[in-house]
Amino acid sequence: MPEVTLHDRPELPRRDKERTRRRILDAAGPLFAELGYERVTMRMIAAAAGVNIALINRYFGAKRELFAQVLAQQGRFPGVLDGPRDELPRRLAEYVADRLCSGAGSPVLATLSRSAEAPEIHDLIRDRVESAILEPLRARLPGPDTRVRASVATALIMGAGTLRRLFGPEAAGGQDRDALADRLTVVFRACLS
Amino acid sequence: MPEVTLHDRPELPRRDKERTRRRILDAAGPLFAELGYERVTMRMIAAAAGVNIALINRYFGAKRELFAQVLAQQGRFPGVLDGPRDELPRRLAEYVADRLCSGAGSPVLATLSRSAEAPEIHDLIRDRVESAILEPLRARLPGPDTRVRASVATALIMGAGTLRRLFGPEAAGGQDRDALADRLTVVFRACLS
DNA sequence: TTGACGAGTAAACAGGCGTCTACTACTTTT
DNA sequence: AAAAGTAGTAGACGCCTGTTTACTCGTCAA
Repeated sequence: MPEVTLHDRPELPRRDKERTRRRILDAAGPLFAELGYERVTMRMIAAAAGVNIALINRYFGAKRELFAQVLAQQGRFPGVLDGPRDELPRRLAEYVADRLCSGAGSPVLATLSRSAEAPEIHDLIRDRVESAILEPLRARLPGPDTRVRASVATALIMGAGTLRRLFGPEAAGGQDRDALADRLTVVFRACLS
Repeated sequence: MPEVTLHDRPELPRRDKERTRRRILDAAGPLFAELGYERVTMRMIAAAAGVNIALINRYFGAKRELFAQVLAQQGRFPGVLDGPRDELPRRLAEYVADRLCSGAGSPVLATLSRSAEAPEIHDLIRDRVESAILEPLRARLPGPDTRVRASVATALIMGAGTLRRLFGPEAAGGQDRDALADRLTVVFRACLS
């Protein structure tokens, strides 16, 4: 496979610092989400971005820093945390059910879950799980012990991702999305309230 | 660091095929449990076993095969699955609570959970999660949809391990072991019955 | 005592990784 | 038009990985 260079795409402006930076960031995001930090190589990112590999470290310093910036630009999960409080268990249940049935899901969670075992970025992952999942969830809970209840819910959410990756569509155990969501709603209610 | 060899331990019989094999297996088990498949190197295993690195592939063929044999000799989690059926949620809750509070837990689960993202052994992990956790759990559940209910419980169990690894002792959210176990019992009851 | 077998060893193999250096060539300033 | 600055490039760096080859030498049978 020949090296990919910016000059292979002559229709674009050939020297644009900010644009190149964005291309790298945009290429790295989905790769990290799909494969996890360790299984994404600098050469993969360079190829996906259509950029010379040396430019990645030129703009981001190191792989770890690029990953940090990818995390920083990702939001929380949209549409799940926002909405009426009493329907939060239901929304979480539907999110996890979708995840188990179809493998869909926000890139945030995929990135975090798949990269959780890499010691090099342990602190980045921990802080991001805290700020993107645990803390927003906790803030929406009534009553005492909000932290531990949010933790249990978080464990379930992340574990569901692992299970889906292991078993594929069969992770849902043959149930359809709605039945599964009903069942999960009960479970989330049990740990959130 | 000098290469470790069997001859450094002259008190042992110097040429014992079966004994050497066991040494490798016994050294590899805890390493895989603690670090996961990918982060354990052949050289680590050789050093821990006090054995020349070439002997590992001589006796096991490849790293993957060694890992398969480590999995094969590990049991299920002891003391959790066995016992009265109606106390199963309680026992699971106490197991997960211990895991979150003290980081303790059976090497089976640690090995599986920490190695789940390695594509090279994906099938081994899947089959082992199935045979060591999912299926025994399912078999102990009454009523319909046993598979999906066991899956949800499994997701929670594995997710708790991930959370513990990320947050350390703080994963328990400041709650003591018994209070956490009480809370988790409710959750496990919600997904198991 | 001699021969063969095989457990154990040292060293290297090929390939992949993140990173870095020296260079080219385009663009802008003077 | 010449000079300066910088985006982009090619290639190599050192390190680590799992695996393999060629060899030594202890052990046991004839």
